[in-house]
Amino acid sequence: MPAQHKVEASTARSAAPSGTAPLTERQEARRRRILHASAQLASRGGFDAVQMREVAESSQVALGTLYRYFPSKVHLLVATMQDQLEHMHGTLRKKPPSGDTAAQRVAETLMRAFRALQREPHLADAMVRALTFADRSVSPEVDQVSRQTTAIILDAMGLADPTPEQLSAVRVIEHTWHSALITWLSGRASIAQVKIDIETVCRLIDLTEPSGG
Amino acid sequence: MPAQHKVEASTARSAAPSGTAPLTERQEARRRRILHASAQLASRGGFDAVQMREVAESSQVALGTLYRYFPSKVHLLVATMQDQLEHMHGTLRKKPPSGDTAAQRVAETLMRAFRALQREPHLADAMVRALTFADRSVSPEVDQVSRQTTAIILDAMGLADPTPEQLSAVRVIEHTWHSALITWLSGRASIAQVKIDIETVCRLIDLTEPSGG
DNA sequence: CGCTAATCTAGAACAAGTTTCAGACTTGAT
DNA sequence: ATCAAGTCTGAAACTTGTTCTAGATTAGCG
Repeated sequence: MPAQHKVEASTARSAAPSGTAPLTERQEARRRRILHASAQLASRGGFDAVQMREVAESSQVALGTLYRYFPSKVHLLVATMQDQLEHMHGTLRKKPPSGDTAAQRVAETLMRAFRALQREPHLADAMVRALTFADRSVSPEVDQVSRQTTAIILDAMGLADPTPEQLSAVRVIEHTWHSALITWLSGRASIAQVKIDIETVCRLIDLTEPSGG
Repeated sequence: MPAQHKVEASTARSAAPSGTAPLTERQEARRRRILHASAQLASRGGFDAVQMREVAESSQVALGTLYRYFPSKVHLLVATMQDQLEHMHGTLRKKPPSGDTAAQRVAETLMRAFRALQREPHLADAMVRALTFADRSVSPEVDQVSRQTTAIILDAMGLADPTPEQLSAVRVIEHTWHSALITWLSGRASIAQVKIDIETVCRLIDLTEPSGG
């Protein structure tokens, strides 16, 4: 993997919805085309099928421009994940989980998300592999994904003001979620096993919040 | 990432200690030189510093030969991890953990392993990134690493005949371990946080084995 | 409108993982 | 010792991520 991005602090006004300069309409459109092409290519063939030249061509943008918007393939795929996660959070919100305990609701939500990913396993593969392969230069973006995931889980718990203990449990759940996903994607675990492991880890929630609150 | 290994079933008699044809002495020596060079290069610069041409040169082997022994960079690094894990299991065995409960012993063991990895963070980076980036073609090797890790954890629990519930807890602990490691390696979590998360997830053990057995 | 800085494009060039090939070397069996 | 099959070597070629450059376009501004 030839990789030595020098992310210049000044020149690179990337394209994140926060912090960096606002985009013109055409730029916003380009960004959207790129993300769309990325997701589309990922949906066939997964990580390997997302080839930068193809993404550029599909989205009608020069290669150099693609790299101006997303400084590496990993950045691109992590951004794709942010995009999809946002979408998913919206979807999940519409049908809140029905379980009685927080643990049940979280497990239910995660399995629902899991089944959504199952529908596009190649896309899931590309995004998750990029996420765990990301090095320090992608930390802010990966962090953003992590925050989004945390939000989804806290939502499911129905919790606005978690204790540090609960936050640790949530982090552990996220760890398990990612890692179990990878294990499933590379064919080393069945869906049944993933389900069991998710349910197992969710029991941690009950340990920190025995009666609600 | 240029990657499309066609692992031919017949020609590739790789170099795993199991299954595949036994190696001659010189072959064993080559294999060892390669793994050594790999670990050495990884110890400086991490994943990116392990360049196949350099590994080949360092280990006095032609590039084609390197690829005959390890069909991809990821295979090589996962094998390197197997190697290091074996070593570590030996080391850990010599000083069994001292905690009273199984959970404490597992947490103690994992943190000990963690501190060992801290001493060579680049090496850890290379190995763990390879592990989570591995696709289906590396499944057998990754599975082997997973079994080895499981063995270490069960050892720490002092358990010979785990129940399915306990196995699930162990898997969740492994998930957490890998993912927390990555998070730390990419600078998104402190060691203190890792410690807390490890301790948190280890509480699952007590849930499955309340009094010891 | 006309200027200037920033952005975009096309395309070449470079880096590192992977594959291929012809020829030299080993090994194992006879 | 000799032959066939399998291995190893060195070097070139190929692929795909990434960088670079020169010129065209666009955006904001007077």
